[in-house]
Amino acid sequence: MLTDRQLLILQVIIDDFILTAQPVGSRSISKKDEITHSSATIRNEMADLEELGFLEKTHSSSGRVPSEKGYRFYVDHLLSPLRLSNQELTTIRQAFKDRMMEFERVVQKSAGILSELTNYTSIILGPEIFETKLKQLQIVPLNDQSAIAILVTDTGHVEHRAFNIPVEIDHSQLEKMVNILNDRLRGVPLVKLYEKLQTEIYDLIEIHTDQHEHAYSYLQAALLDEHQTKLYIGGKTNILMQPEFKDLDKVRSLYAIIEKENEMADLLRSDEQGVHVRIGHENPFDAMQNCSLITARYTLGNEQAGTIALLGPTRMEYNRVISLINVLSKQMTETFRGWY
Amino acid sequence: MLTDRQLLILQVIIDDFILTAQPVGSRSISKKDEITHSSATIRNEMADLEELGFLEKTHSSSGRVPSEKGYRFYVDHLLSPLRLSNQELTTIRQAFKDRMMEFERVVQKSAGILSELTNYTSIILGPEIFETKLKQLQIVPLNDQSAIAILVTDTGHVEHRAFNIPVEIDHSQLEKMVNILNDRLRGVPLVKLYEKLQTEIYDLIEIHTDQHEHAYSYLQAALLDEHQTKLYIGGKTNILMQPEFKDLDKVRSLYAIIEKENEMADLLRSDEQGVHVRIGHENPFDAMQNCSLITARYTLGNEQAGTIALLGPTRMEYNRVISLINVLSKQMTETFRGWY
DNA sequence: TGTTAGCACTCTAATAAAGTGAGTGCTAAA
DNA sequence: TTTAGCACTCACTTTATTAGAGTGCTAACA
Repeated sequence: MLTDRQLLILQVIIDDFILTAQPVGSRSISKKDEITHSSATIRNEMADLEELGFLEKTHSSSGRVPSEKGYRFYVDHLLSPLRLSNQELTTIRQAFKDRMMEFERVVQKSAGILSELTNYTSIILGPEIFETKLKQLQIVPLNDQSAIAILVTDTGHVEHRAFNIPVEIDHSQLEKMVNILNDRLRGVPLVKLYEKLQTEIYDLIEIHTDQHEHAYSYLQAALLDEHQTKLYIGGKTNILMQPEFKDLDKVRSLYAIIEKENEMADLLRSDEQGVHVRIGHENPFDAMQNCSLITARYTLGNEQAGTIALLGPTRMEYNRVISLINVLSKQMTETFRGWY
Repeated sequence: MLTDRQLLILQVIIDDFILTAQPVGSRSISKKDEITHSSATIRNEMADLEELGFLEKTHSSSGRVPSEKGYRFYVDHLLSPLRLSNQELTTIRQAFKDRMMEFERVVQKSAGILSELTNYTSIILGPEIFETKLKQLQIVPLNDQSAIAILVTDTGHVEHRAFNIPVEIDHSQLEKMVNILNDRLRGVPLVKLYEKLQTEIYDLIEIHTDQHEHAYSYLQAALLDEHQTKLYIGGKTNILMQPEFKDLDKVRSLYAIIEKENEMADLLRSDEQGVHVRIGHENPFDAMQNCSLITARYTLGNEQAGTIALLGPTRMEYNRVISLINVLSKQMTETFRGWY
């Protein structure tokens, strides 16, 4: 167990390093107001903290740098909840004030705010689209050959896809089919759409239109979009401003990861309620081992949920960032609650 | 006027520099197969070419580097049309083979291909949306308080916006209004929508619904999206791979420009038909003075057009890039022609 | 027994000095 | 007109030197 003095020193060292990105020496610590002891005493304590694995040296005569274990301890035990500044709060309030009604906008804006306020990169995972249910299907003919299928879900999400109209099918038949589909598919989760189409709808179409084979295959093509859960990214270039990423290779490999939407989505999906912090090697990807990832879930009033995350160097302003992400995820949840 | 030998030497020097990014010395040129003269002769010619402003030195005893004037001359007079490799052609063909029907997809994919094949950053300006005409307006009620307005244009572009339904208006009234709007607004260019709403529609609504004031203001909010012309960017991080951008400050300032959508859009909008090359200071922005921008217009069958562009260092593979962008813009035009 | 002053020691980072090599310009001869 | 030859330039690399920040250890002190 650490003594109070050790706790204090560890905290001051990590705070300092987070601010300056420079290894922290005993003398600079001893000069701080909250520290009353001499540099020699600090040196002794630092040696102990290093032995315990909370601090590291970059070389034998350098100052100390927090280890991952140090950060972990800092996050778990040394973080005093921070009141956000007025400026930060108003930025958030302001953004949510003008009643945005689209989910996408809210999320995009949130990602923007988050990266702007923190100078890190924000990543927001949209809610699992495939769980949303079909509200309405519309087909808008553009001309004789093509039409647009528009799909509205109960969350107000809109997907659309253009497709060719087979020449054998005229407008009245198309309309008939759309009516059938709306009758039968309303309320069906998107993920079940295909299945339902296979089992129930085929027969119905067969009865009502003569060109059923043809119509069916075109319908399939029109409806079977990927329904992929979307990733919203803000401040991707903020990574470049962090001194730990002055090496371009690191930047590149980190970008490579971020761009792998599926893997990022899986990573973000995994967490439970509340704010979570993944430090360095706690992240699964090699390129993220100098990074920390802060995540929080938000919900959409119904059972659906998404994740809001912030990616930065392990030397991260945990205090502020955690408060921010906490406030923002709650604000998002709050905003969405009214909708559904 | 330049002699044939000077032309040859200039070409060889620029070709070499584009390949290696290193200042080119007289000896390395004299060793090339196509050059039969000694390094001393080359040196004399190089001195002349420098005096004429086509070449520069980085310092008094360095090899030569093309000046902007040199690149300009190279692009205007020394470029032999290049046959694209089979690999490049198949990449493009492949991408356009699976019949994508949405404009957005085609453009997004094109941006991807272009940046992938060139390792530069591709920027595609969508067609001027506000010139497209309204095809159909739909309103899908989500629940008692909210609905989604969906707007389909004649080009198959879909925009949607959620809005609150005023409590005073019930579904049948809403439906009536939508019918009126569709009758009156079909075929109206998006840019005129607002105007038309002001002048013609207001009276109509007044006649048909009792809650016209209320309904009207909500309609306005629902319909008046920004209709902004979109910018599609591919391979933004490719900039990092160019040796001329190992200085992060340059990268940052370039990113800053690219992210200013409006200014980029204006820049891309300006060009006429055909492939255009802007070298270094021919670009308006400070951050782009080490860059060249290659642009070409594509059209949508009707009168509408957009721009496809490629941004890289002035030391650019002009030959290949120009061919590529040429082929791709034609392919896009070709693809769209069938649609409208 | 905990704290601290003092000192030798270590290692980085900055600066200076010396050497290397690619490249140039000029001259004179072919 | 071309080219061989040579002196010269300048960036880049290597090596040395120094300054400074920091450590660990010891011995004295409260």
